[in-house]
Amino acid sequence: MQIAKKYFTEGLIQLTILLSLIGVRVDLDSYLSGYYSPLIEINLGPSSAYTQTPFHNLRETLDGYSVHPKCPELDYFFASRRLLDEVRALGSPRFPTQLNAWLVHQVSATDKADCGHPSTSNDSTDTSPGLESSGYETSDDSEHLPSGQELCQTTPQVGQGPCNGGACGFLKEDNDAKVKEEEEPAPLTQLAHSSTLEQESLLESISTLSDPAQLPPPTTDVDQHWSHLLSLSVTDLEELDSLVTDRLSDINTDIASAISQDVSLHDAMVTNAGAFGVTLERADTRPVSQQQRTLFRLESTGSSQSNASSGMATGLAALPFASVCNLTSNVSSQSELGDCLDEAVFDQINQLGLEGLDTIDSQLLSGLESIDPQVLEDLDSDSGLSLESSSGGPVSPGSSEMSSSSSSYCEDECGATGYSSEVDSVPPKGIMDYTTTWSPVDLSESVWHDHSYSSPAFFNQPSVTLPSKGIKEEPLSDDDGSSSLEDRELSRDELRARALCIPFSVLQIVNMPVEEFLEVLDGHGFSPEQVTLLRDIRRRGKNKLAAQNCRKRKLDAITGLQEEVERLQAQRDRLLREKQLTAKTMGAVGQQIEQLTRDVLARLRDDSGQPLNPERFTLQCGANGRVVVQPVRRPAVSTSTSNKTDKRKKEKKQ
DNA sequence: GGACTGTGTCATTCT
DNA sequence: AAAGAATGACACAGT
Repeated sequence: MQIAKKYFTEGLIQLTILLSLIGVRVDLDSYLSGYYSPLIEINLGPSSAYTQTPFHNLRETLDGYSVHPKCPELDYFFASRRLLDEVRALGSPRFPTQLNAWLVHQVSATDKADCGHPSTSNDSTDTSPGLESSGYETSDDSEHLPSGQELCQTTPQVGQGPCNGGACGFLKEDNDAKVKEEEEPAPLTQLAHSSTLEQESLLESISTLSDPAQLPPPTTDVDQHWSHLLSLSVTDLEELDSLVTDRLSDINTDIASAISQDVSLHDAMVTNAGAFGVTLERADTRPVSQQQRTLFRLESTGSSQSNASSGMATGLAALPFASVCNLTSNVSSQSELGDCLDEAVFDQINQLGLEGLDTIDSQLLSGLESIDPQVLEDLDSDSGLSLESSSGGPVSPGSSEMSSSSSSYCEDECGATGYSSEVDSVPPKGIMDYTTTWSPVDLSESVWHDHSYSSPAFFNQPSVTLPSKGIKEEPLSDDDGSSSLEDRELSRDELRARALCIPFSVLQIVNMPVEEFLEVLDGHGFSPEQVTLLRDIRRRGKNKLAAQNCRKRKLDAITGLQEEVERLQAQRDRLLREKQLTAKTMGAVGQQIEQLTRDVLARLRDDSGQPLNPERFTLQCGANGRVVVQPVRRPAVSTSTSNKTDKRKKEKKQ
C-alpha cells in the first residue's frame, strides 16, 4: 500500500507540475507525507558497508517509516517539495485574456443537460436562431455577461446574413464537441500533461489554422473554422477546467485515473498500464511485478529514479541483464538503469571480493600452520581495526567466538607468547614464505585483515622487546631502527596493551560482547590500570569503527546530493522547455482566436444593418462552447477593478 | 612548504 | 546507569 501511495504521490507531483505550467497551483504538501520509505532504501543502500549494528536507533519516523535524521535518502523527501517550489517559481505563462476567460469556465452536467440542443448538423444555417438565442439568455453566461445577453437578442447569427436581424450570436456545434468528448475522453489530459510531442502536434495544427495561406477564404466557411478551433481548444480547455476543479476536489480518488491517462509519459508505461492495478494489488506477493512496478515508476516519472535507485539496485540485481534491458524502452531509462545496474553489479563484485577474501583466508589458514608463534604474536599485535576487507564486516560473526579463541592465550607475566589466537592481518607480501612451525589455532573464527604490516622487513626482525609500562605515555622513538619500524606499524593501543601485559588483542577487546568483556575485566584479576586501558581500547576501537562508518555515510550523502542536483537540473531544463513550448502554443491559439473573431465580427450586422466594429465588440466563449458577441470592456472598468484590487492589497498589507 | 586527504582520537550528545 | 552509536573537531601522517 505504501508503494502504491508512493506511486500515486509521484503522479500527483507530475500533475501538479503540469497544472503549475498553466497557472494552477496545487498544494501537495499534505499528500507528500509518508512519501518514501527510506528505511528500505537504507537497508538496501550503499550505506550499509560499515554498518555495525542494525538501524535500531533510527529516531525519526515518517508516516510509519523509521528514518535516520541524517540519512541522505531522507533528502529525497525534501527534494520533492523543493521540486514543487521550483516549478511554482517558474510561474505560469501569460496567455491572452480571452483564453484565461475560457479556462475559468466550467461545464457542469446540468448545463449540458439544459443546453442539449437538437442541432445535428455542423451547418449553423440549419439550426433555429431563435431557439439558440433563448438558450443563451437563460444560460450561465447570461449571468456572467449581462451585456452579452442584451446584445444576443439583436445580433444576427453567423451565416444568416444581415437579413436575419434579431438572431442572437451564432451557434457552436455542441454535438460536435460532445461527440469529440465521447470519442476522445482525455484530449485535455493530453494537453494538460503537456507532452512535448503532443504540444508540437497541437502547435502544428494551430499553425496550420493560423497560416493565412492555408486558411480557406473566410467567406466560405467561417463556422467550420470555429468548429475546428473550438473542438480543438474549447473542448480541451473545458476538460482542463473540469480537471482543475474536479480533480483537485477528488484528487485522492481520481489521481489514479489521471495518471492512467498520462499517455505522454512513455510508451513503456502504456504497456504496463494495464497491469498496473494488478501489480499494485499483488505487490506483496509477486516480486517480479514489484520490479516491473518499480521500473514503471522509474519510467513514468522520468526523473525520480534516484529516489529509488537504492531499491532499484537491489531489485534489479536479481534480474538478468537482458531481461532488464527488455523492460526498458528508451535510452534515458536504460541509462538510468545502467546506473542502477552498475551499483548492483558493484555490490555483487564487492560480495565476490569478500568471498574471495574468505577463500584467501582459508588458504592462508593452511599456510600459516607452519608459522612461528612468535611471529604470529607480532602479527596480532596490531590494532587490526581495518574494516574494509573484513570478511564478516565490522561485527564479525565470530565475535562471539572471541572467548574460545582467546582461551589459548598464555597468562605469563609477559603474556606475549601466543596470547592471541587470531591473525590480525594478511600481510601483503612475504608471509607465505614462512616455513617455520606454528601451533594451529582457530583462524576461521577470527580472521582480520590488517594492512598496517606492509613492510616485509618486519618479518625479518626479531621479536619485539616489550617496552616498560612507561611507554604508554612516551612518544615513539626513532632511534632504534628496528623497534621504531615495528612500533610505527603497531597501534598505540596495541603497544599499551603489550606494555601492560594484557593478554588480549585489540580486536578481541573491541569485538567481544559486552557481557564477555565484563567477565574478562572481573575474572582475570586485572589491575585498575589494566582495566582502564582495556576500557579505553574498547572505547577507541568502537569509536574508530563509528568514525569510519560516519565518514562513509557522509560520502554517500554527498554523492547522493550531487546526483540529486544533476537530476533536478535536468528536470528543470526539461520543464523550462515544456513551459516555453506551452507558451508558444497558447500564443498561437490566441492569435488564431483573434483572427477568427475579426472574421466573425466583420460578417455580423447590428440592428441597423451595419457591420460590428471589431474594436467595440468581441466574442466570448461561454459554457457549453457557446459564443456570445460582447462589447469590449471599457478601460475605465478594468482600471477601476485594478484599483479595487490594489486597494484590497494595500489593506491586506496594512 | 603548503594544501589536501585519510585516519585515529576525544568530547559530546543521544538512544 | 552503562554501553555504544553518531558526529564535530582536532591532530597527525602521507601524498
